Amino acid sequence: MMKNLPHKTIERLSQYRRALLICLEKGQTHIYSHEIAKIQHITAVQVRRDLMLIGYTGTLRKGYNVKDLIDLIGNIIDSAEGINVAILGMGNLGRALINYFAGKRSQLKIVAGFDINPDKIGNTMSGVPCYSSEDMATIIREKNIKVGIMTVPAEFATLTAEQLVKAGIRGILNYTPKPVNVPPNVYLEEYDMITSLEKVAFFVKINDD
Amino acid sequence: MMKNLPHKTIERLSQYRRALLICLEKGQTHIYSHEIAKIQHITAVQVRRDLMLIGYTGTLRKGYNVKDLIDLIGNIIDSAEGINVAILGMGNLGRALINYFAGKRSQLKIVAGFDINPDKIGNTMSGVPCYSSEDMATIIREKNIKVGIMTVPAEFATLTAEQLVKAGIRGILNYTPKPVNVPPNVYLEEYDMITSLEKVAFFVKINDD
DNA sequence: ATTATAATGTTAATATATTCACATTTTATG
DNA sequence: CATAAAATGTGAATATATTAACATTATAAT
Repeated sequence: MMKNLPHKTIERLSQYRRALLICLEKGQTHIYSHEIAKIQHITAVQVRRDLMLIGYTGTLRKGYNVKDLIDLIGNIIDSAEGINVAILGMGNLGRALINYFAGKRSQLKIVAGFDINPDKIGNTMSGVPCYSSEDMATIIREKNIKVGIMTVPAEFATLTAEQLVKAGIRGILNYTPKPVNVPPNVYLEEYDMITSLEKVAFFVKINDD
Repeated sequence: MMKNLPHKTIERLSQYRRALLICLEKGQTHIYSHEIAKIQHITAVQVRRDLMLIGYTGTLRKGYNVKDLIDLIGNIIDSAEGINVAILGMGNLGRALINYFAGKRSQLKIVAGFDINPDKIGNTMSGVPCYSSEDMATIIREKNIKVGIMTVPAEFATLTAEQLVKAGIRGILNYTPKPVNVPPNVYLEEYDMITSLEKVAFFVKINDD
């Protein structure tokens, strides 16, 4: 069910939910498609189309019920049991991610960090224990970790991905600038910050002419 | 010239170049479309199509000249004078980005960081001086900074974007989870790490069934 | 020399994503 | 009570992105 949602819709649903949670905190009970759209810099039609795809129906003239919509999005993108996540590489980027998540209750839990630096191993950072990379396979199985976020230096990317795959990881989010290869049963998402910056620079350049 | 390249092509060109630079270091002089494709997890046709769009022609049977292609991609996506970049928020994420770029010579230069923490202001991190956010407008003009990377906490996102716009920034890369608004003459790219993680988790979930 | 192979370049086809256009309907207003 | 306004939901149209199919050709092998 809901397996055929476009990738872009999945991303937007996640973002809608985040915006909706803020609205909920403010006590707002209903919201219009064009309000959501404005926040996300997209069109109202796009929002309505996405909601149509997940089968949510708003009330004419009042818009969408904030709470109901949050719940429905949760039903679709969250998994009931929750998913445990590991950070590979407890450098600046790894710690930044941990802090992003710290406090935010969510069905996604960062339950372990890994590093090769002996000074870090054994410590806890923002509530996340740091283990030796050598123990990766053991800990990943013990703690039922399904997703790994790679924040290691580029030169360790290939090795780390291999270790994760061997340990039975189900999804990898690769933040190193080095693309990695995984078998088809592992979902891989790669994001490259340098590329994003070069893209911004490119559009700045061509806007100048 | 080359203004009509698809966004996705721009991103891939940046990635091709990075892969090509590694090949060049290894002493490889030529490369086939399917080799580039394999590295980037895409098809060879996609690579050839992108290169067609930028008007690059390989040699049949030998493939593409690594050095020439690097230069051509540079001509297209780089700007001749170079572009100065600032990091807004010298926390973990900001420092991670600085370290990513440290050493890599590039036409993109991170020339300033900004923060509100007095302990950081006045210091230099990996060669990047940290200034007070209050001096943002002055420094941005003085140093001819065109692009800002936002790595501040979400609650400062709106304010920081406003300050950047007022200071005359031309492009913003927003890494906070809070979408911001900018006038149409400022290029805005937003990336949300939580969304990416939720997306990975979603596809892990649906692959489990 | 001829032939087979394996690469590029590109048109056409397809797939994915977004937007337009509008029927429908609730609510507010005169 | 009739009308106008403003919202949703969605089929159709368009735009963007990817892939298929194949003509072309340099090179290597026989």
